[in-house]
Amino acid sequence: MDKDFDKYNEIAEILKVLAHPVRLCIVKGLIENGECNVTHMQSCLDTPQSTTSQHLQKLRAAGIVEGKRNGLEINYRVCNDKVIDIIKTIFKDN
Amino acid sequence: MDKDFDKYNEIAEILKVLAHPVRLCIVKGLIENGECNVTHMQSCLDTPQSTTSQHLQKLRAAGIVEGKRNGLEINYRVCNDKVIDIIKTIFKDN
DNA sequence: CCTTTTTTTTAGAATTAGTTAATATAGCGG
DNA sequence: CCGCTATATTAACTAATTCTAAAAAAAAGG
Repeated sequence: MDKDFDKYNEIAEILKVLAHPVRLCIVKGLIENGECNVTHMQSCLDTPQSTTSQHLQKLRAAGIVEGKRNGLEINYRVCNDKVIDIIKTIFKDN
Repeated sequence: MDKDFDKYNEIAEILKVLAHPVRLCIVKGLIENGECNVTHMQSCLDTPQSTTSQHLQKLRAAGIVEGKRNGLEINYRVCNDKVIDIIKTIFKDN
């Protein structure tokens, strides 16, 4: 029954990354408002810049967001359709 | 923008509990096959009894599953519609 | 090349989560 | 009441996460 063990692991990894209030807020915000740079995110998040950046790194490493540099800024967006689907389900009736 | 801070926390708590391969397997199995007792779960899970029981306790504490005693056994089932919805979305196309 | 701005990386402390063996509890059949 | 089976709880240890401050890197402008 656990030949899907890798599958469970893979999904658990994604969920683990989503399972943090700040990262949830980042991902939900990006889905709803499109691209956003780090400085602007911070103004909504009330965490120090370094903390925000580390959350973004986790999201990047998990293949959930990606950033594109534009001059000094880096604009992030959600690049994972499954995650978009999951987040929409989670926040469906709020 | 973070007057929903409690909401993010609440959802993160649920996701944190789901974000473990063994617990994912338990929840998905319960959703697909209905009720199940602990001994039977273990036979599918390849973890010691105590480990399984502790995962179940986390799921119980989070309001995701509930158990009903039937003689010596305790039969668990998923009692959280939102979680059912999320899990179905996660495993949609597999 | 110096400075400023934006973002990332590193390092360390504090907290939280996961695993396991051992012990406890609950219900049943004699 | 005893022994048996199913499940839960505790205690101890290890591993992983989170947070923050400080330092580094990358791009732009003068």
